[in-house]
Amino acid sequence: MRSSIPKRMKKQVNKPEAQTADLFAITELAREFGISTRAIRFYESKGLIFPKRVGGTRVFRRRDRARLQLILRGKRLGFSLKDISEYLSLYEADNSQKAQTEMLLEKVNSRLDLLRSQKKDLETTIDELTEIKKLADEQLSQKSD
Amino acid sequence: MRSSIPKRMKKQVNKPEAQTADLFAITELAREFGISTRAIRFYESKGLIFPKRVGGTRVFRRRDRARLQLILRGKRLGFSLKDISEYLSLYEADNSQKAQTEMLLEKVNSRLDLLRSQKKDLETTIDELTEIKKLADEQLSQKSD
DNA sequence: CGGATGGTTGACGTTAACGTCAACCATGTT
DNA sequence: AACATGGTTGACGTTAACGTCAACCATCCG
Repeated sequence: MRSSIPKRMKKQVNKPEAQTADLFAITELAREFGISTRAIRFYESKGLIFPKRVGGTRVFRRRDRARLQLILRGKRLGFSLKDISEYLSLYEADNSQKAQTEMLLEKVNSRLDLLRSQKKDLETTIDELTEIKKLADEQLSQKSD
Repeated sequence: MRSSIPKRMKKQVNKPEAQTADLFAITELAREFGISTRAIRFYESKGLIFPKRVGGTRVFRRRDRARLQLILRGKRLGFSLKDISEYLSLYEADNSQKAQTEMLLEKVNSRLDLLRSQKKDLETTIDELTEIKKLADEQLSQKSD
């Protein structure tokens, strides 16, 4: 932190970030979401996201960023990238043809079934842990003060 | 299906299964839960279960079976075996000493936080899919009959 | 001009969670 | 006695989801 040289007011010449707030670099997103750039590239290689390219460089728009968020949420829920890929496709469905819409509806329904049963599992797990917590709490308040 | 030979009433001589309904063989459990025996042995090798041994053969009691169920539920929720291992330890806690109970309580609480945030994620996912479903439903009922 | 910075594509390494043999043993049935 | 059945322990193979590293390119900056 040398402060002898006359500072030209924070320098701030050409920071590549925060240009438009509509476009993002790969490292920006990586930092924002706490993942590696490698992971992001990997998701692209698996067809989960398709950012624009400027020259060779990836440029992420808001929708690319949004998809990335969906991916990470899916991961937190324990889904595989393959699962997540199918899940993402439900968001960009083609409603122009009846058959397509019916297909979509079926997929959405079966996915909802899965999620609801997962929710059941989650709730009973929470209940059980809450019970354990209760017992521990009692144990502490009862015996020694 | 040769039925010419006199059948001795279903044979039923010495089926090793369903002896006590309190003890189970590895293949029984594997079939019951739709997993492989290899998986079960793997869980044991990782210290998640410890069935008794009769000679070399594994014998599962009801509590071993119960633990196995907990493991599988954990897997459905997307947890790693390591996570599940820690989770299982919460069930067999030692409440004899205050310090131990306090430790347990902290672990239970942080685990509960995690589960609750996962539940949030799950609910918003369900909501979003429900919305998609609604749109698809409307699309179908509206246009073509 | 010479770094420093940030991006790129391979390509190989790694960890988790098993699958898949092979080789073996014990027991009951034919 | 011979075999079918069900169990055991290695040991190696496999897939997913990245980590890590090398070699390279473009740009900015003092």
